[in-house]
Amino acid sequence: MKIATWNVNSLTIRLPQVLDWLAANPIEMLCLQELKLTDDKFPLQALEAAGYGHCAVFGQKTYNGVAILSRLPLQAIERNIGGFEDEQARVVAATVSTPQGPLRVVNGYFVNGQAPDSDKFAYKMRWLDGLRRWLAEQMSAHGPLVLVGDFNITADDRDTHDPEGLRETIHHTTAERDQFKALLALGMVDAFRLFEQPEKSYSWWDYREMAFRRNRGLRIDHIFVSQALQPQVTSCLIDRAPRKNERPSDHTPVVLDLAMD
DNA sequence: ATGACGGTGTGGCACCGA
Repeated sequence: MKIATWNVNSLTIRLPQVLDWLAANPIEMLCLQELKLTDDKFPLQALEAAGYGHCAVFGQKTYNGVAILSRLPLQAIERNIGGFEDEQARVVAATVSTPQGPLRVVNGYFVNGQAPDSDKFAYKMRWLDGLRRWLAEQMSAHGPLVLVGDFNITADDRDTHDPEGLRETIHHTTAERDQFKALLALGMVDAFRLFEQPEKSYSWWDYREMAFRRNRGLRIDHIFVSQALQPQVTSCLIDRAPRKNERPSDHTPVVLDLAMD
């Protein structure tokens, strides 16, 4: 079973690229962030025609918005973090049936945080606290779980093109990295780091200053899996190809392969 | 130091992202 995460930075603009990518990569589930559209504008027909007739959508106007696109039926869909009041559409979760039992998938567009001394950073920390408390409940209620999304956090110096110059700036602060570790401490592993990966592997590059061509990027899109699932993880790869498209998203997909048969 | 690029909105630029 393949599950991917991709921040598309407007599904309206990126739909043709999403359809092209799914045609080339006919995975079971694709988790999207930054839809930047309301639910009534979600392109369900086109995705159904592509084989993704089961969609859990949580959009909003202008900003944020997340969705799980699936070939398999989705159950127990939840929107946002239970018990955490939030006006922004940032989380959608659903369960799929596998031959080995139910699999819970949580898709998040984590708060950016702007700058470490800002109100938005304080919101990021509150949001992460809420996410962690709720995920603990999700894991005990649903069993094996995959957490994917745009975390807006680099885990360590390997995840950034400039570890010295960007030290303690947004996406690189100790506070954010402690939150990253606290999520793992719930009983999950960073699937990407289960494998030897190319040096300077990133999932996001700024649109400006030819950052992609110069590979000045960050790895901020992640896939965590419950420890119980670790033996079934057969690969976890970043697919840089869509970043080379015309009018690309600034993020590129990360793909998990789980042996679930 | 700043802005650089790209998306959205009801716009003639501001706001936001990372």
